[in-house]
Amino acid sequence: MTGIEEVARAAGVSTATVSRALSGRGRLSDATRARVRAAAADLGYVVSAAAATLASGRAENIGVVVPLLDRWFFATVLDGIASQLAPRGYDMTLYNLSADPAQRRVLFETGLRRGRVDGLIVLSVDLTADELRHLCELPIPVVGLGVPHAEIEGLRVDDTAVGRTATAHLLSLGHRDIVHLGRSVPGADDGALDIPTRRRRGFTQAMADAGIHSPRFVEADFTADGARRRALDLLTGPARPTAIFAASDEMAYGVLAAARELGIAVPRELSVIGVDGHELGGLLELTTIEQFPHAQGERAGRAVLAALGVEQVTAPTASLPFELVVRGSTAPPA
Amino acid sequence: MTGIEEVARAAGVSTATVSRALSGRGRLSDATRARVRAAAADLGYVVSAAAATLASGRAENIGVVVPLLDRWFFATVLDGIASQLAPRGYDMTLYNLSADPAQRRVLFETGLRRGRVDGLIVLSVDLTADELRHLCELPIPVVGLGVPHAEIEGLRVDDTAVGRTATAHLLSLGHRDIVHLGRSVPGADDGALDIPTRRRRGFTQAMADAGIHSPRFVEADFTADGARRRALDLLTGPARPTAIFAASDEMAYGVLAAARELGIAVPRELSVIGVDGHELGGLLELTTIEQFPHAQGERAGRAVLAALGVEQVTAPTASLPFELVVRGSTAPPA
DNA sequence: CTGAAAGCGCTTACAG
DNA sequence: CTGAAAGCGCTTACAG
Repeated sequence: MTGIEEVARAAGVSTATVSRALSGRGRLSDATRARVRAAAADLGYVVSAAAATLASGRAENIGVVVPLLDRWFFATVLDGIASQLAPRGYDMTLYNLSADPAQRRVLFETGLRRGRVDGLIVLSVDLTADELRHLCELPIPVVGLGVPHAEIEGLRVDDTAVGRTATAHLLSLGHRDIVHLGRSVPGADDGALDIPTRRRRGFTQAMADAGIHSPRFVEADFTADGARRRALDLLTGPARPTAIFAASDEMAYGVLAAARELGIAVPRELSVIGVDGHELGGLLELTTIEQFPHAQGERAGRAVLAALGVEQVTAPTASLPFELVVRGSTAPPA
Repeated sequence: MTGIEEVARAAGVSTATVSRALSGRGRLSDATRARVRAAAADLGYVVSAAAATLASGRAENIGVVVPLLDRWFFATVLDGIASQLAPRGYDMTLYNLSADPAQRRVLFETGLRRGRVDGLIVLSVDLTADELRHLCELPIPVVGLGVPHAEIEGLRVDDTAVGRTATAHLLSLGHRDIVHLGRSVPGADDGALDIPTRRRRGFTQAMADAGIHSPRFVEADFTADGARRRALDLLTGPARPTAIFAASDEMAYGVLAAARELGIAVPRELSVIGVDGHELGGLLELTTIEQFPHAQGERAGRAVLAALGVEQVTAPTASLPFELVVRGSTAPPA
């Protein structure tokens, strides 16, 4: 490993000048800068991240806390984030939230506090009060994306509106007998409602607006297969609904699979709508609420960079956009 | 930020002892260790990553180079890697390979050489000769996963065998008119054949064994929609095949979609097989070659840790396992 | 525009 | 088992 001294010697300047030439900080004559850079390139010199971080206080690294790594949605958001960081020379280190409470504790109490990152993006994680406190005490900017807690500055889709929009679409087609497949935390107060709960609330609101009170809700996990099993029950049980609003596209796929297994024609005998804009939605003809996860990631990435002063501060963070995409899985009831 | 000095003062020891107590390195009396740890916990002290890295030469961080972040396969591998690193206290920083050659250069010439990571995992990337050289010159262990180049120590599935197995399955059902949908680099010499090319080679071999020479191959990108468009052409063109072997499950989904659009019944009129073991395969009834990407990630993670001496060296790296999973998308030809 | 020097906050031989 | 001190390799006021 060649060090900064060797470069300084080769270029005939001090190490201070090498540092300035390579980082671009501080005034320097063009000639000197060029000479130093040539020497560095020549020697194959690269600044040590650890030394530069220690000396400058800047790690040029952003942490991202994700609840799940292998979900299409999160992977896509990550891609969006990475697309903004890399061109500015920022690395991205991932903190995958484990289910193990002990490992989570270590992460929040130690891992995130080592000064490895200059900023943090937290993706739609359900946080305990303790975890939330640790996040707020971090001496770095923290940007939430889909994080329900008001304490964290964040980007958010209006998920109540998403729920309303999906439901209104089914209602406008003439459906009345609609079941919502999702998850919900009934106890939570308004401020901290998580995403699935907000979607459900939108569903309930839209149904109420149509004069339908206490509409049917079925609890399911957010996997395709979990939803498939619920749908199998639902579609073979009494009072088969004419439409199902699934809280995610992957759940909607499970519903489609169940319908196919049972020989129920979609959309003639059953309408299905999901949420997300999953990449396979077009192929499977699924009507959905697209929410542009890649763009969400880009915005979150730019938001931390802005908080660090690396990037121009963008327009105030209104609600993130979403859009009803009507495809072949919804139609008027038979 | 409380520093190591404060902890030393609080515990009535030197900073050297604090360092030893907190890192677990070097001999120390249990009493002292306990006292120091209590003081540290009390003060909320956490070791600075940059300082520790600079002083020790250990970053406790593993880099992962991925060609694509938003593909299910890679996201799942990443999850597997993370599952091995986190419990050992290692962080994971992601290097998403951009399509932009300039950005790639910066990554290989500078980014990876900053000493930010102690080891590197490289995922099935097609590397230029230059990039390969940079990787080999890195002063840290590099583990490949699906990397075709022999220069990089690596874990690999025998993709020629995968191609043969998929093809043999179709042949054994009685199909003769089989098309392989994939990608291939005809010029490459044997040593550096990439994964898609190996799969194709397996296909060609199996077909030849069945007496079918120069079997039909159609080039497609590795997306569902790209495959769908190819399949649409193929299934409406002359000499419609009775079976299609797609080089990935996502491509196979595209074929299934095309068949559905054209009213071609699967598997009665068309058999379809993919590769990967995609999470939605069960739902869509896709026959496939499962290759356990999560387990692949786990093994790669353990392999770097072993190279760093953090983990016991595991059994010699034989070929990674794969397995034919027969579901509803393949059957004898009509 | 450039340099000498202090300092970032740890770890680790070395000595006892 | 524990401490004093050097050193890891940079960056940045400060001075000129």
